[in-house]
Amino acid sequence: MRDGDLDRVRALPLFSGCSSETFRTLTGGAFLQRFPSGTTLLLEGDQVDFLYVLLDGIVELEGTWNDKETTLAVLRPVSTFILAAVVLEADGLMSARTVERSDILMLSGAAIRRVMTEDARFAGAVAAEMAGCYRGLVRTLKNQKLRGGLERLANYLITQRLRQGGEATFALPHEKRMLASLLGMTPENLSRSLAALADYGVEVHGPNVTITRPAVLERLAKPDPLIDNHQPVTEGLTGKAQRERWPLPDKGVRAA
Amino acid sequence: MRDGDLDRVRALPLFSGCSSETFRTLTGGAFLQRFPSGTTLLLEGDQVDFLYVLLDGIVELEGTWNDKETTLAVLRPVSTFILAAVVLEADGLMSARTVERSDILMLSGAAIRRVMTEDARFAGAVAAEMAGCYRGLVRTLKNQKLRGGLERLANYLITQRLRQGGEATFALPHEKRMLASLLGMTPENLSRSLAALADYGVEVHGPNVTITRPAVLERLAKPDPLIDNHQPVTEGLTGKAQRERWPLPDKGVRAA
DNA sequence: CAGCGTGATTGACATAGATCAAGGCAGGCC
DNA sequence: GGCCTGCCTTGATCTATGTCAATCACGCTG
Repeated sequence: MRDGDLDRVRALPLFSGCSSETFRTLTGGAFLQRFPSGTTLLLEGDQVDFLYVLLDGIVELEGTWNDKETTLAVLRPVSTFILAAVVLEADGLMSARTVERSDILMLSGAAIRRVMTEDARFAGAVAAEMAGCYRGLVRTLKNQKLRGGLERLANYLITQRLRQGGEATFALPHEKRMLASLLGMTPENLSRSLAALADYGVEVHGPNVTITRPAVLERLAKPDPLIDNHQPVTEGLTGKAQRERWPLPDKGVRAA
Repeated sequence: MRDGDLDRVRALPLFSGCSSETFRTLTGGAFLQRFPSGTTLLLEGDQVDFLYVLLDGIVELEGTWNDKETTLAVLRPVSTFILAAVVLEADGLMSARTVERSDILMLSGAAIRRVMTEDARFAGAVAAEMAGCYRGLVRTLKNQKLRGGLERLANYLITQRLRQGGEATFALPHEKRMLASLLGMTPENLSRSLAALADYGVEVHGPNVTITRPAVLERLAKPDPLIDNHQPVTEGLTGKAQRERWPLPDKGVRAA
């Protein structure tokens, strides 16, 4: 493992507060592995023995029932995943699959649980991370239950634009079929919805999207801070918990 | 506050592991309040200053967007709620409303955050509770995205029957309109779906439901342990985390 | 360069679910 | 008892979304 990798893990909010000893215990028995695209890392229902940390590449989390499958999340570096199953020593509720070649660090779940009982700061960080993930899911569920497909798409585009720097033109970060699944619609419907958004100033050329009249699109999308997390992506602000801490409650935690 | 109330709080998995000192700190500044039916305890977007513990009554958690609202959960005693917002010191993402007269204990959020940094066992319990809540939401989201309305209803009935002891006849625990919202459908549609389930051996008389041919209903519902938590309700097993720890990973934690 | 495979698009159609509009049933109240 | 008021139900209709099928566009490979 390269030194830089460990540093990047250390910088995660999940680990940045814990003691050096805790960190050494956790990473001592860990191993870094490179997986090709399309590898299933974990099948839903499997026992979970490791906390995974995505250092490079893309990972999709998906759920299945009755021969149907749906994308629950698409992760980019640096992200941890299946923390909940590790904490509870339970089976995973979703499958994890690499979407492209990925470097993944695997930390012993048993070690994590043990260390949590000894290092209050680490346990607190785990709690905060879980809370952030929880709130992300609450947003997702509200998005799913309260909005129609076109509205979900419109809001997705608005969010993407902000996350990618706010330019009028940006690229969709995944294949459209996966985006469709993430948004809870069929690829056919996503196609049609994208076409329908032409009326609202959205131009699509392959993976590139241009929002020509943001105000018009917003009038359709009605974005809401209680559903959409419009926090811009800042360097080194990768934890799910951090993304929920915005705007910050006036504590000067934000770098000045 | 009656002594018994404190004991019931202490027995929650969230608190059962923490030190007496921690528990005293938390409950010292707490207060117990009785709210009439229909009281809004918390509006989505509000700052959250307290961790709420429902001791008696029923509380509904709901989300709103664009003049539509949806029920995200219905809580019964003894349950904690809005823990995630407390941990992250963030605004609540859902509203909380009493469905009937309820006794609710309110614990200072600041105290909880402080104590988490000192008592690793408590911080660990918070992490476990959040992980349980998270997994509950993953189940809900899969249920919502992968199943149709009729299937959601069928599975709901199967789960209810098990939770209420497994008898063929049981009562729906809420008003039907709320159940509809929880299941992500309109009241009209719930009515029709219940009628449609007659073909699968479901008889409905007001709030009472009888499942005459469980096997037939299951063939429609296709329940799945990765979506439906069929854990029977045991006395004193109230935490969201505990409900996710089932079947237990062979640790003898379960009472013999 | 031709052929192939994958993903995206488009159209025609089927279905699930929402909406609108009437009733019906039960409990509470005067 | 009669009359409300909610809640539930039922029917008719409309809309959104899924499904099936055909075609297209692209990149890759032989």
